[in-house]
Amino acid sequence: MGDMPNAATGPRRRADAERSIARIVSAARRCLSGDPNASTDDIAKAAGVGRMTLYGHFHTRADLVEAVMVDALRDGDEALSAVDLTGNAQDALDRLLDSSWSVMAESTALLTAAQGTLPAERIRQLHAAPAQRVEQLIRRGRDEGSFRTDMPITWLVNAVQYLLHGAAEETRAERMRTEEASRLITATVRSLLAAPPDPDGTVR
Amino acid sequence: MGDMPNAATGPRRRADAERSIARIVSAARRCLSGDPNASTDDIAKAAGVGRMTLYGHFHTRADLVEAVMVDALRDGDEALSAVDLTGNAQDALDRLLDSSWSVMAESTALLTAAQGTLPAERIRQLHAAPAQRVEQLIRRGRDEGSFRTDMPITWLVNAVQYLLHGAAEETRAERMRTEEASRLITATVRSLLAAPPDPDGTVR
DNA sequence: CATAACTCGTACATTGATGTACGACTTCTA
DNA sequence: TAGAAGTCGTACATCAATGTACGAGTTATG
Repeated sequence: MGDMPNAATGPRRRADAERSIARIVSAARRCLSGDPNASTDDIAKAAGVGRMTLYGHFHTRADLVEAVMVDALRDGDEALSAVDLTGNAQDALDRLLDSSWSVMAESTALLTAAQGTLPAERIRQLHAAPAQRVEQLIRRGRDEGSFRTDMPITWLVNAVQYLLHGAAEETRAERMRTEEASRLITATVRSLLAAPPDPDGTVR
Repeated sequence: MGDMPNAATGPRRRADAERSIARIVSAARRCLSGDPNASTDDIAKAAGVGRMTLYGHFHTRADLVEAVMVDALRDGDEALSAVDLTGNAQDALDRLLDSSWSVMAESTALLTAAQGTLPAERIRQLHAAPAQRVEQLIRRGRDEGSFRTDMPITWLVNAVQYLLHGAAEETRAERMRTEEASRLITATVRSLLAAPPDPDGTVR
């Protein structure tokens, strides 16, 4: 499963094809971000390419969705890797959220598309890298004593993710402006992760 | 749209039919909670009823989904209405979450089913009642001074909802046990809504 | 008990998307 | 510039689900 579009595969592809693939993936990303159920036909059209060309590169729709997810998450992880995570963990987190926010916001629909076609486990794998970054930061914040320690990290990471997702959804539905969402998300996550101010005995 | 299965409609239906409808809705609820894409055929079978009978009562699949949502949300709201919301808002909230948690947990898939078939606006309407309850409680907590006031209530309500959704998802995927989820959810929401302990000037 | 309401099987029309087959035409690339 | 690689249209084969049509058999209910 998944033949040609692997970066690791020998580059026995014509420059031509390379370009087509890029256009297709990018178009797919656009389409699926708008409508999780966009058909291969829609996507091909949006890419300015025949449907057959598309199937020449991606044997199945799932293959395509997977490629798109990989692409989007690579972008995301790239954006995250550019964030300065040194210094005060609280502030670092703010910066991190600011960056992930935009990527996240435009990929909500994409995610649900993936959930419809890819096995849940695969999706998890793909998210591993970015999740890792968040997790590490939280861990550091804990060591610094500025983040709470009374809940498993896994849950905290997930909670942050779900909140981001929610904010993205609200934005998409135009019940919130993007700037407002950004503000609320950081404030919310901040108080979610903050060490409880109440050190009365519950040190466990 | 939506003919027969209205409680308000004159009861010109045979007891027989009434029973069938009940069985169908209940079966649909079970099926859709397991698989958001369950077909009308699956549902009819699960209800121990012919597919045609089903279509006799619900002209379209959407009609059925809608009925199921109404049913589930009525149940939910009923459960909530039984919760004692007097006294300390923090504690009341804990109780409220405890109750909504179980309903929520079993209806996650159902929600995504609805999102696939019903217009977003309709879903919102249906959720209005339970959302109202949460909102009122939050409002009271604010007046008491125990809940934060630096974010719009709408956002807080939504945030809580998304967190619940997330916890439900984690449970479904068996990455968390139900009891643990329950504990984490209350703790998380508690610190999300709590008034910031840091009243240094930012009174606005 | 008579009739209207309900059940439900089989069969079919429809729709919408996926994926395949074939073949002619174009464009890289060696 | 020859031939391999890629493009892409038309057409077709599936497939799965939705919803309709017809009609014979059941069962509530007045």
